[in-house]
Amino acid sequence: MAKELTKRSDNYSQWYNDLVVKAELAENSAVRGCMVIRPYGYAIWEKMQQELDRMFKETGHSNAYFPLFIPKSFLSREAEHVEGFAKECAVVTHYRLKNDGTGKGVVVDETAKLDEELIIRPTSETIIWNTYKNWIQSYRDLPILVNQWANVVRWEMRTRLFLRTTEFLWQEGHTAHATRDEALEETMKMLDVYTNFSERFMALPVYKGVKTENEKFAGAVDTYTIESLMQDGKALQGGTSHFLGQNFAKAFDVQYLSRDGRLEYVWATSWGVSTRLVGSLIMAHSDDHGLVLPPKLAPIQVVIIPIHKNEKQLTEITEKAMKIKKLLEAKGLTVKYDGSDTQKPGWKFAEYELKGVPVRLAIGPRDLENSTVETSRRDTLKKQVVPADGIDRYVKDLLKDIQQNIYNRALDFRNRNTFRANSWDEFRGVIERKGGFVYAHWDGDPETEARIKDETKATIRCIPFNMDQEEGTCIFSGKPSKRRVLFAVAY
RNA sequence: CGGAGAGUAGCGCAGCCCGGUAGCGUACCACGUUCGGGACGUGGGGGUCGCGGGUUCAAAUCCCGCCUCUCCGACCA
Repeated sequence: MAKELTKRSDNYSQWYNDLVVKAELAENSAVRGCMVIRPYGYAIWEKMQQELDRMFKETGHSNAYFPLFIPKSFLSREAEHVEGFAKECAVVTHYRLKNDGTGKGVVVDETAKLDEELIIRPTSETIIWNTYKNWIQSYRDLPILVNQWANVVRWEMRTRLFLRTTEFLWQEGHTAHATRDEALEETMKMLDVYTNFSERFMALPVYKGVKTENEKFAGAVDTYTIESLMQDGKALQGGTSHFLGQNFAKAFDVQYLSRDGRLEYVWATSWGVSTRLVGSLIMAHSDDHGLVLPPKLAPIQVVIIPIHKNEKQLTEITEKAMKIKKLLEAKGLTVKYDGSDTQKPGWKFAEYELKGVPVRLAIGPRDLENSTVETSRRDTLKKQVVPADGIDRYVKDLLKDIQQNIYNRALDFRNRNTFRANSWDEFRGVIERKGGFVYAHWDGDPETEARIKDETKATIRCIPFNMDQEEGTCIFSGKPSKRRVLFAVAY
């Protein structure tokens, strides 16, 4: 019993913290609020990056890189933008240290003060639009479809591994277009990319919609979002896509000469997902035994464990296992053979379950005799002994089934925890007792939204797409409402 | 950033109130027996007691300051 996990039912957030550390995904560092992402956790992020990057390229985007530092004055060019981010910016004021005089340490050299302070990017709109100004003269220069993989810093008061850290990794797409429609189309296209990624790769169903004025990105005209549900009934924003209108073009004076010779401001979008996705992946699927990873994002998809009594058996089993490993790899699978003699099979079983490896194969003397393999699937923990012949096909199908099964499980959970409330009492009751998503009428007033948040902690996650128009009355104010919006307590 | 708790071997903890040569479990190393769900025996190594200062003959223990983590608030992806 080397690694005891807190049970989800005992303390969900302790379970999450334990799991992140014990599965060796990440740990806290010496710097407050900043995490060390360990190789196994980073491997998951790399898998996410790989798929997303492919999807971005397929939709015509290219990667580029902009500076970590942003001149302080840039931030204040767009009024809402500075308002939203000013409170959480790290600022570089000096560029040199000197000996502190005692010989034991260093202090800031006050003579090396920057003329203009630099902020560490909380997001890159400003530095990018300052650059785009130089890239864009005519409609022939448009569109610009750029993405960057980067780290950003937001000085958060309270942090949690992956979910909210002071520094985090993300991608930010920044596009420039000649027309409003084209920019809007881009905004929606990227929201669809995120939706596909979440549902097909993370096995995590989402609700899509537009953010309210209170919740939208600082500087955007509209923010679109995908929202998913964690096992504790709290919602999590998995990705956002912003229609920026001409806000940044105007702030940085980016105009282009149109086909008919007129100067027009450029239309913009930006969109991003972060390492927070790793946190949502953990919270959505995992159980009291450890991680449950969707096969498509698992760094190791299949682990093979030998069971032997002596050297001779191990040699025979290893030979057999390596053949199977090669077969599986030929099918494009990532396979690890753990023939190390330092741990017992039972220990290995528990360890790879903790790490969420989707499929485990065990091969022992009995299997050699009968030409079989014992298979175990992580999502249900069900074991089955199958013929070694055709194991590659079997495992391939099994992985597919696991991917589908954990999606179905998450979808079922999400659906069972999505409610409709028609009165304030009903709304409060659901939010406080059950959690989950609640569809309810809202009068459209930001003040009402704030009051609801004060009293229940629930926020409007989004105004969902494809909701039928439905006359009703606001659950809080009783004023008329034309449609329901989606509420939840969120991460 | 406010309130509460915590920091002692890789990990989990005791010792602190009442100052006197740092301990337990686990992990680690060696050997042997084991190996189909976190093995057992014997022997062994490992510590600036979060950091800095103070009190004292003597500080893990008492006092002051700081740092980090967890939980609750305010803020946020």
